Amino acid sequence: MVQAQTLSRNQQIVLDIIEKAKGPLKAYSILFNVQKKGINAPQQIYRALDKLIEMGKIHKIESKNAFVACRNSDCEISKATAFSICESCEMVDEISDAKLSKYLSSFNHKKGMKFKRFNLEFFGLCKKCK
Amino acid sequence: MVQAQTLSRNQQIVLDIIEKAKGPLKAYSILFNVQKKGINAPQQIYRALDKLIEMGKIHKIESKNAFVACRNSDCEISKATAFSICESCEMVDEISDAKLSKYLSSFNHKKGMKFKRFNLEFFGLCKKCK
DNA sequence: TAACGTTTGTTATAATATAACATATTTGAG
DNA sequence: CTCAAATATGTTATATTATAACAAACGTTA
Ligand SMILES: [Zn+2]
Ligand SMILES: [Zn+2]
Ligand SMILES: [Zn+2]
Ligand SMILES: [Zn+2]
Repeated sequence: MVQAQTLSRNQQIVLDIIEKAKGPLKAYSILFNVQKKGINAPQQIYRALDKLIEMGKIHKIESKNAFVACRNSDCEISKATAFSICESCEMVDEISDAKLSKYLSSFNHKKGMKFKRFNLEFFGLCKKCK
Repeated sequence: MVQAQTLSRNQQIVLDIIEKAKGPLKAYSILFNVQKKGINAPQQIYRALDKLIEMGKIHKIESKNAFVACRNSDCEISKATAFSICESCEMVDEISDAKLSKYLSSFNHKKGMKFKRFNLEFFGLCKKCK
């Protein structure tokens, strides 16, 4: 079972950094940023990241191997994620669109596979970079 | 401009391996499989992979850091990809669904971003593993 | 308190990917 | 054809991302 609310020390430290960041953060960049707080090893970062993902507090942007805070309170614990990603400035924005989410959650593959989860990444140029 | 048809030697070798495979292949597993053909270094694999992706001959499964052959002749040069992925047996199947593709290709983000490309990964259990 | 699950700390290593540079091959404009 | 440009190759080294394995501490709660 996944913790409901309380975060452990390291989990809180990692989450704080990710939430404060303006864009996606990479694991080792998080590591370098928390060495002053006594976290020294990648394992400590990756363990915190894993738990935070399970809890739906953060998401991994697979195409970038980077992590963002969930800005979407009704995001169903990372079961249905969608992002828009700027190919120029690296900006990532979590898409919260009920229709899209419903459409994809009820999508059924012809070959009889029932999906439990999806992740969708859109790429383009953001307003600034256009 | 991207090559239309002809593949270079290394590109052909790498593509052959990926097309023959039953599931997604990782870069280093490709490397180990082609060392008898005189390819010795990761660079040679990654360069071939990059070109094959540009050409739309293969796709990268981002959540697995692995590569599959495109089975979808009308797949618009990797601009609109969707996959179903079994969480148990690792099977990957490229989804070719005109409606889904159209729906996502015409999806417009509220925040004014126009998308050039998307990648969608569905996760679940395939028929065998269910 | 005793037992259990979870978190932490730590060292080492595995797996994935790119940099940089030299050479070779292919292609196409003139 | 010929030379220049673009593309592809070979090679060594290194950067980046992620996990294994083990020991110790902490926080339940029965
Ligand atoms: Zn979310
Ligand atoms: Zn941008
Ligand atoms: Zn395809
Ligand atoms: Zn399966």
